[in-house]
Amino acid sequence: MAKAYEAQRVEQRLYAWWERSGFFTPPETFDRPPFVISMPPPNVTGELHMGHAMFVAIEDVLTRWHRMLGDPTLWLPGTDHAGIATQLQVERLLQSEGVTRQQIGREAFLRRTWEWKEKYGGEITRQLRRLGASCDWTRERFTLDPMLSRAVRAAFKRLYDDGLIYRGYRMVNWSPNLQTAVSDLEVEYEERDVQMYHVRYPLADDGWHPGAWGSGRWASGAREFITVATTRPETIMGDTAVAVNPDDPRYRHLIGRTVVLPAIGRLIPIIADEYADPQFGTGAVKITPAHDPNDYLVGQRHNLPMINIMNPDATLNAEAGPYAGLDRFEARRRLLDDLTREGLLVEARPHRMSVGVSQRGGEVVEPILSEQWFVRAKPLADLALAAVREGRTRIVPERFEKVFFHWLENIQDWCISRQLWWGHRIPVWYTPDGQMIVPGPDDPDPQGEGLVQDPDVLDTWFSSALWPFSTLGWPDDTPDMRRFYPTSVMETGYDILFFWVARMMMMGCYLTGKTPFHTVYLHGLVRDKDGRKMSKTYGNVVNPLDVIEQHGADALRFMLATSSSPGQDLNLNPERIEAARNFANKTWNIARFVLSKLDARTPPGNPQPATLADRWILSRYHRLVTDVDRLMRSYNFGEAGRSIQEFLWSEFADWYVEVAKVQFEQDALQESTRAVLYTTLEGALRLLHPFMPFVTEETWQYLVRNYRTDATPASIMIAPYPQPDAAWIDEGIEREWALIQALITGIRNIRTEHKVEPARLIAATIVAGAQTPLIEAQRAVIARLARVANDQLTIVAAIDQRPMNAATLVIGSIEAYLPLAGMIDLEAERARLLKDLEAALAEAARREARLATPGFVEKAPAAVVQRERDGLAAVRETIARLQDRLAQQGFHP
RNA sequence: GGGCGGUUAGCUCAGCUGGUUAGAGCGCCACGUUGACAUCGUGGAGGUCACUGGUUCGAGUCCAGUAUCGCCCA
Repeated sequence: MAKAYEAQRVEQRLYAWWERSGFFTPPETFDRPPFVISMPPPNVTGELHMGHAMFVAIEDVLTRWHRMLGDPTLWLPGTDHAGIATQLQVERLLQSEGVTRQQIGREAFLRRTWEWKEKYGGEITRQLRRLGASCDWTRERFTLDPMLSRAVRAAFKRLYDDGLIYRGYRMVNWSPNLQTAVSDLEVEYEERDVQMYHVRYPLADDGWHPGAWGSGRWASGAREFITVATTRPETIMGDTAVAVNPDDPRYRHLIGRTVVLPAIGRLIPIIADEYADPQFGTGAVKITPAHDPNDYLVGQRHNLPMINIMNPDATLNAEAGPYAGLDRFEARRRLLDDLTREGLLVEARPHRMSVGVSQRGGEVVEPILSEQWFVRAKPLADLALAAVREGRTRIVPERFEKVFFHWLENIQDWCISRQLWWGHRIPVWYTPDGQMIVPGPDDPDPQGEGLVQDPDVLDTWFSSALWPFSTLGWPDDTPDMRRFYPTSVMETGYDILFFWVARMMMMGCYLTGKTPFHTVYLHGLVRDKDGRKMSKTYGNVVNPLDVIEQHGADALRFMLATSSSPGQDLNLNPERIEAARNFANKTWNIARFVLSKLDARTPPGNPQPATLADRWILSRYHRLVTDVDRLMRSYNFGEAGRSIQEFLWSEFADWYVEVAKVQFEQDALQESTRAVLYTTLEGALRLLHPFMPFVTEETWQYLVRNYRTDATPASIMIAPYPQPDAAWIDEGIEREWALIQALITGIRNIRTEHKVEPARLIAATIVAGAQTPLIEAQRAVIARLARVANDQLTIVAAIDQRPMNAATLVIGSIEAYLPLAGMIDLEAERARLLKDLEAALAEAARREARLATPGFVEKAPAAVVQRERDGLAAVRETIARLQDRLAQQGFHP
């Protein structure tokens, strides 16, 4: 074995072997409930980022843990076609060739996109393998696979027939860059400083007719005006009313009058509607029903015409009169110039407002009226709500349930059509007379004179919403559906709770009649060191593959799994990756030591503990198993991982391994020591395996190599996970060992304080009273670990005359004297004893105060009170002995 | 405007059902190449647990409020 763990030489070899051996695939038949996770499918042409590493770290912990628990375990992987993202990539490629998708046409474009997918589609799954993901690649799925496409058709058909999918001319968010509708969720809101313009609209009047627009005399002669406030003057061309509040005395007399729309000259009414807020702007608001969601509602209430003034690319259309053909922002500038010239622009004042921008492109989205397909969300949302309310699905951490409820309770219909080419084409055909034909999943595509299929595709999240069951063969009653559905845990980031989790719940509950998973576990987002979101624009992206190359996948995974708590964001700190790497190396070296002490004859059976240290480490190990079991079951993976690290490093390596070196010097202890080292390490490796699969597998293979029987599993990943066994936990033993540790640490401390060279052996006298047999039994251990010369270590129950010129250590009723011949600095020793005394006195005071607090003795649990009393007795003992010693040496506080 | 989360050592974070002296890693100080490991060891320094009030025998932990940073929703 190499002196240091070299992840690069281990990981890919082991992974290939695991995969080849079929360890990732669940058994064909089983008779206990399986454990199933649907992997959140990454974008098929995407590349690995920390979000992926995060979900792999946690899902693989769950998966490997359950597999080792003996559960039939399926972690089903796959990729998503990611409509917009993938289409954009291919469009960029075409752009470099100097053509557009429109030029090459739909068929050719799709062909190119499939080629792109074939070329780059394997990359992300190769990268997931580098992380060690133990998912079942034999069941890998892609959202555009025939099987999943069939599920999409089946779902669409079912929802359409049930009246839950409809086509409508409604207000949607339009992305001018992408030239497609997007859902409400795909719009983000940004606070921006904009201008609020006050514009005068002249009232129609028999004695006045507008002049030529732009002449500067358009409004000359107009006698009355109403001033509206707007941040979007270019939409004036789509106005079909001006609204005022019915209770606003300033405008009450104008209700029912007519105004002449600037630029266009259209006559539009002044209407009364509560929507107009007297406090906001001028109190009069222009109504553009085709370009604002609120105005749309006003328009519906008042039966106003809805005039669309915009083309799909956000240039203005013929309805915009003089501004037709201009880009929306250019049109705004020109119009403002013209309004100024006509004397209609009263003022422009700065205004802060939130602007909707496209999640993908970042450009300002346009609310427009458009013919789109929608899912009627309310009935589906009610099912998902009920599932969580009734506890059929539990969300971890629980606080996200509130967020989930709030969103679903206020849900709006979901726009599912996208004006894209890459995706599931909407399975609807139109007849020449406008009838719609929606074929079932197994029906052939409708053929016939004049039949045309809807040109749009479905929102990618529509197919993702079916993922937990479409991947298992739904709508058919397949063996996988029967065995693995519903799934167990949906593990993903809280950022897609609405996008994905809620929609899977909605679709799953409706289409399969079952909640698709019993638990939703949401992890936090990985941010950079300073808590900023990782993004290419900031240049703060850390590539997981670079981390793996440098420190190994185990280090990355362990860091991700243990650096945070559920649902909490994680600021990625390179030092923590190194720390995890160091832990992998520590584990490796512990194994190296243990291996060097084993021989082929040592039976790995139940250890027969022969010493206090043996019993102690076994007790601690079983306590760890108990803790890890509890923590894992409550989804506290981070705490579980940290506990295992703490055990291996601070207890097993720092103490037991050092004691073992002493025990090996006694022939009688060799066999038991070997057995304890072996069983404890082997068990700890199994505990750690879900977190650090590679280093544990590699060391475990070395460890079991000489002891294999027919019953030995081929791999640690299919070995049983350690189970709690309270019989091994012994508090008395742990207390006794803690005393030995305190003694050793105390002596080491005195050595350092008195600047004794580490190599030098010293003498010591330990006065141990009733503890003499315990201490005597640990003579060799104390001598070695505290670096006391064995033949100069005196252990007695009592002593007539305490050594002078010796440093003193007091632990409860035990005293230790270190006659550091000639090295004792009396003043330093006095200071040290006084410091110890001070601390002991403070502790005694604290405990006395607590015991004296009214009600404490009566109300606190007996065990707590007893602990206080025992602690007080011990510290009083320490105080007495320290005072004795100080007096004896002529020191007086 | 509504909701949620964070605020604990110089830094990054744990602290599960309230119960000894609040922990880890990194960093810092001192010493150290003893046959597992310098990706290490030994010892040490370092915290009014944001603030105010409350509940309780007992609060970092529960409750209310305040401040501040961040996120989600409208």
